[in-house]
Amino acid sequence: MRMSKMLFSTQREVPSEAEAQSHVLLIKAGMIRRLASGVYALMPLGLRVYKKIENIIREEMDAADGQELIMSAMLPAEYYQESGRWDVFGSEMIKFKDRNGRDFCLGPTHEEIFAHVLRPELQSYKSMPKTVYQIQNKYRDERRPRFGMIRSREFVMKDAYSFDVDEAGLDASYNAMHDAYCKVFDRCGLDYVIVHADSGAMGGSGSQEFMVKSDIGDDTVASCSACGYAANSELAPCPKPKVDSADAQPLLKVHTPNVGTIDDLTEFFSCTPDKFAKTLIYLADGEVVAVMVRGDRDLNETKLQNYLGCANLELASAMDVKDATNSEVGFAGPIGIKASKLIVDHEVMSMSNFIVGANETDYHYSGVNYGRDFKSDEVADIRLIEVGDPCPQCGGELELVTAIEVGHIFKLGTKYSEAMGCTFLDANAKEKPCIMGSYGIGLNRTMQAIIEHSCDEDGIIWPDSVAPYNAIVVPVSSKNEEQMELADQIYNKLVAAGIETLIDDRNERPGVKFKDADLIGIPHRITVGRRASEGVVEYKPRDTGENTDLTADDAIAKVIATVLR
RNA sequence: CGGGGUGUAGCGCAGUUUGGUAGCGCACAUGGUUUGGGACCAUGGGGCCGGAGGUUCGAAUCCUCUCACCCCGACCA
Repeated sequence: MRMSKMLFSTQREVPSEAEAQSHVLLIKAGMIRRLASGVYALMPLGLRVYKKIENIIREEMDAADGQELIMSAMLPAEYYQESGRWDVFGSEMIKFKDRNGRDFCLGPTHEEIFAHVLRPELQSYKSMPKTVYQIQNKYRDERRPRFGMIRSREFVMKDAYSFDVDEAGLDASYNAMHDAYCKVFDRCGLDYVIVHADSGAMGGSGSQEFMVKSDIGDDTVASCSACGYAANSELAPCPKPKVDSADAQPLLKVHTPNVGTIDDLTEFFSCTPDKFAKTLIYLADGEVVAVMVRGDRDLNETKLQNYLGCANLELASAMDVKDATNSEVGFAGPIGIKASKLIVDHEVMSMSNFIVGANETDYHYSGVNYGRDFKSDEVADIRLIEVGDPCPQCGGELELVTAIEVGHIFKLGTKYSEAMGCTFLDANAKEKPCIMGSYGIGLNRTMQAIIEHSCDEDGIIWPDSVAPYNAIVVPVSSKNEEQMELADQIYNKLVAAGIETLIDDRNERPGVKFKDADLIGIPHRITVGRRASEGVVEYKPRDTGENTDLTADDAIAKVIATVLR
């Protein structure tokens, strides 16, 4: 491509809309444009990168016997109503009516639709296993879109679905996808970790996420360098602590006027927050439940939700808290609480002589002991893992880092096939639901995640596998005929060899050309300058930046050898 | 959804306190001088100052209401 003819423009100033480095670079390089919050246009250069990623995914999915098809993004409500997710997604789903008043949505994920469409295709066990996939736009009206394409409201997802006759089949399909994902992300040049994940609202029995460590990630990964354990922090189990065997003190009701928060309490009792147990009031599918964790811990809502098996979990309103505790907010405790359930984190059982709210405004109990002063049948691991907690696998030291989820694979089981009536007849002519798996990769997010780990102060450093063009030929002066002629020759030879190549034939100063080439991240640069008359050019790879003088033919050979490696 | 902030040319910003002809830099156009890491000079085009109401002789500026966007948190297959 001749750059004089290309639609592209780079920006010198940092756009105010962007905060994250990868987002800033995408905008400065002119690869994306924002149309609305969380809605982006891909400009020609950006689209080329996106297409590279798409093709890598397509190749690996096909290699794993996946078959591509495409569903509509506009979908009638009934399928999601059948599975119940029309309501579960709530306002995150973009809903609208057609001219006849029939409900539609823009698909946020397609388990229901695939189960529905595949139903007539999978009537016999002989027709399985099958894995199908699509690469298609998804729509989620996120409350807070963030960091450009890391969390956007419209994005492209490769979503695959497997259908098997039994668990062993599912395991095989799942493992095939797992391996294919590794190949995809390896080829994209991503440094990723695979972690145990929550299967959450998707239902199902097992799940792993492909994570790219980054400050702008929304997830936290707990990992252990000693044994290689890695899990999403929302899933990582917390250790069952040893029982504190201090002598039991008497239960004491203490007047604590206006002392409602943990900070207030530590000051009032002049002790550390681990001497308290806090009681939180939640609404689980509308039912009031009380939850206890140690004062310095955070509740893990994912664990709690999984424990309760509820669809909706939210902190109760101040009014509900007052109802449950007969007091102002800040004095909730286990003794005499009005809740349908009291769920106690297993760490609380091991504490002794601790402090809790008294369910009476301006009063707390001290000297509280589990078993003597209150009891619950529901003791579980429901707190968030923290730095300092031991590795659940080997007891070693855990590290917590934020990460971007670029891929997620699920063993779904029969949740959606049952809901959608996606059944088959087995060898005994018995009707059974298909066993499903679902597998997603966020393409735009992957594209941006690559930049997070591959850029410098000058711009993006694309790996060859996804670069919009692999090589750029830069004649230092476009008015110098000798330079232009040699540059043209090199360009033509590279193109003939199948290398996607740019030639910067713009009438710009060399500084501008170099800056642009670096910013848009072309992996290989050949500069035609001073020594053009001798047939000597410079070869400079974007990643190391090492400049080498070579003859034109050697430079061409070098680029071809590296790119087609 | 809570907290904080911002809307003025394609991009980045000043001007708003104290109402009085809408500015600067980048980008863009033309001419000239330049040409190995974002050149310089000159000239020029481009604005419903986010929108709607109001106050006023007069509003980017003051008041009311809205909308949009960003950041932190909460939430999220």
